[in-house]
Amino acid sequence: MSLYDNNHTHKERQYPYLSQMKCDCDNCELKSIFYATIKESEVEEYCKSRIEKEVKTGELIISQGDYINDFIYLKEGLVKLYRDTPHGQQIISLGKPLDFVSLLSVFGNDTYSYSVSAINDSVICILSIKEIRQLIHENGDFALKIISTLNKASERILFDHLDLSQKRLNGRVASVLLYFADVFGMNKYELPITRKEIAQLVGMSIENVIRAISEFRRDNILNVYGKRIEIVDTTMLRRIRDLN
Amino acid sequence: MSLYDNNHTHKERQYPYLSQMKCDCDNCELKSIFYATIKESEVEEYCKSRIEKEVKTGELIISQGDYINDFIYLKEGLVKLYRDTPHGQQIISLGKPLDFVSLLSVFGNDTYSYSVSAINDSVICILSIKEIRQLIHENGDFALKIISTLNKASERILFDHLDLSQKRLNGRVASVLLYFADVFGMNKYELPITRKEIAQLVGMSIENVIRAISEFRRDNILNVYGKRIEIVDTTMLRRIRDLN
DNA sequence: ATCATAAAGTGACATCTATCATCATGTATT
DNA sequence: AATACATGATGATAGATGTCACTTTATGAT
Repeated sequence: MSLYDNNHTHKERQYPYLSQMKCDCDNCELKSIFYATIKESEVEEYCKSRIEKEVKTGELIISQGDYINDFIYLKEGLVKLYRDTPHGQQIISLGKPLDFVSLLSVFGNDTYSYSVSAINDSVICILSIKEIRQLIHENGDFALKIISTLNKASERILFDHLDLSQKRLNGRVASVLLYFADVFGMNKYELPITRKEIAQLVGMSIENVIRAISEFRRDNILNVYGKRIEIVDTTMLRRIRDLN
Repeated sequence: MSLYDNNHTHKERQYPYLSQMKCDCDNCELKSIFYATIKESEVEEYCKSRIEKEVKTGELIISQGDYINDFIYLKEGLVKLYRDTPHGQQIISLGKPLDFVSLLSVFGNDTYSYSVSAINDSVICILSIKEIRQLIHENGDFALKIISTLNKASERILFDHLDLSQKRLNGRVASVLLYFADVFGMNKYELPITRKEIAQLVGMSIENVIRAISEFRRDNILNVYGKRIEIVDTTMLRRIRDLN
């Protein structure tokens, strides 16, 4: 039923280091930074040293406290960045394909201050943080590009939180539902996270998140069959997001 | 009564370009980055091109939408970073001496996505963003240091918001009061912001912020005479911050 | 298929917060 | 001194959210 292969039959090849692969992501921002700033021969080199790894749904990619050795980039799938608090998990942000997973203080700290795990089966690109630091050190153009990209991503996360904090329950839940419609490019999709995770993302209780979704269903804004979501009245849902 | 000279008698010298001054801030992080990464003769050069400017209480330093031409650093005083929203001003963070004022997307956008104004009379150091970009471009050590510093500062702001969002009214207000005790290094201080600004900072209504302070006063946690605050029971206030 | 467990859903109620109205105080201006 | 205006303060009330209890449904493991 699920689009994703959740069985673990190939656990024995859990680390498929496919280093023979090319950097073949058409829209990879990192690749475009490489191509814009360093020689093509060198790009090839970095492509080779890059590791591509498959991670299964639920698998931990980064654990809070881990030493930062890698610079990680999401090629396919969906991940969540979160931290453990006395009140349970707090989701900092969701990462969609072509987002940096290594964010915030990758260049400012020795250890990660947050965890990352796969929401869907995903493919991540792993580069050595040392090599990236070396590149920043040696190549000014690359340094400027990467600092710009990271800055923008951090600001996006912060401002999303500032926006959310001004909304009430319904507006927050509407934001999440519309976010996924945007990620998938469709108004009908399989919700990749649980109600609990939505709650952890928007900072409300599980029960109230469920109530909000139920209310949208009753008001014919959504069709809901478990995780299957269809946004029927996008205009109204946007209005709720923007006004609540 | 106020510690600060609020009259505007010397408006005619509103831009005291004191370029003859040395970089004399003992703890200036930017200066220490300079000294750690570039030649001393060059440091002198940057010191000279630097502009030191006095800003009065309430004065706007950066306005949302302004083109980013400067890299700004707070030498003395206190500033607030905020943005205008349909719900009024939302304070993003407070900047204390030796904090960067230019944050977030200084290297990622053409224009500022937030405003900055002086809470107290302040002194800011202004460097050309072009020169800083040039330095990043030419000097790998400098690039790595500055990216690390900016990353850490951005993470601090984001995590402060994540922390606050998990607290209730009293915990949020306690956080602010303890923050200022930390900034001033004293349990007795003149609150530099209004109750309204505390509300805009912690995302609660003015009335409830006032009520929280009144409650702390009634419970003998604070002495309050208008803006004059004395934290009597630091332990209890910390407990409220950490548990609420 | 069966079981255990997590997730989804709902109602009742307690708690927290926003809003409105009102008043007091302080500050700046004339 | 008189005025206007922002700030500070408090009570009453409505509205929003959290918590608890419980049921149903879905999911995964045996």
